[in-house]
Amino acid sequence: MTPTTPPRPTPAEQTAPSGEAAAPTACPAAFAMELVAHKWTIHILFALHRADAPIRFRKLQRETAPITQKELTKRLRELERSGLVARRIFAEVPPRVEYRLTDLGRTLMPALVGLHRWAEQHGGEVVDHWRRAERESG
Amino acid sequence: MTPTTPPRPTPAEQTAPSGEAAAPTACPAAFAMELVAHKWTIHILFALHRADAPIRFRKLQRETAPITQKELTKRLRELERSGLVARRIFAEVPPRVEYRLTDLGRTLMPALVGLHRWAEQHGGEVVDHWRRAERESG
DNA sequence: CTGCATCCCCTTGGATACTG
DNA sequence: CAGTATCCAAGGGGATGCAG
Repeated sequence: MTPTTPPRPTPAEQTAPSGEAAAPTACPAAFAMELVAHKWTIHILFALHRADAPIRFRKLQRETAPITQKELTKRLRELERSGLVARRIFAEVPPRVEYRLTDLGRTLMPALVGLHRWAEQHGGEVVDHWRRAERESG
Repeated sequence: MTPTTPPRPTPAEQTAPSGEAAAPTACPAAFAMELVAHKWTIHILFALHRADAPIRFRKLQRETAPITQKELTKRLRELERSGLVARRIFAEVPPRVEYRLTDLGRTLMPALVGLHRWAEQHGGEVVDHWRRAERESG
């Protein structure tokens, strides 16, 4: 028997679902930050930035490896919906779909490049600290 | 036929677990990026930046709401281990633990501020695009 | 042949209760 | 007050099937 009466504490009451944000209820800036502060989003945007030209899905996936197609699709939809990325479909055989940064998307790049620079400059220190802590604490 | 033979494709073989990166195998820069490109990490670092002084756990949680204690603890340990955040424990009652940015952590802030500025300047556009797509596609 | 949706499963993150 | 342990829903990875 299942007299369980599932506790069901507070099922679903999030303010900003990171995966599929329904509607930015609060601050737009926070919404934009959440969009960008995602593991794969930055990789994708950088790949598009480096390409500096329309790039096909498959190629994009290789550039952002080891991302999965599922995740890449998801994030591209999200970015497209946010106006940072544009998708162009060619009605031809074999099918071709190209992605590119929009003007709005390009405005993001300086900040992302800054982040990337920091990572390149201080990544070594971070890893060093990490390894040291690993040695000390076990 | 016994369809048993569970497909069992490739159970667990990840290269870079984002949650608890064991050891930065590849590029340190990539490791640092993954560390920063996390939903809560940026919020936490900004809170520490704004405080500009040692801040207690509870206070930090309020500043980074609606983060959970579990997540805050996890990310703080990660940041501490990476050398971006320092933790100081006071052996007193009631217990007190203070967190602060390290010098290394401060080097990150300019880049993060840049990101934040972008979010404040263009967050409106992002939300606008989002809403428009929502209206057009259903 | 390319891109996307679906399935299953494991990991991550949120919420609560409890201990030092 | 700080932190851990536990339960549970959701997110993300892998493989496959399908549509254009």
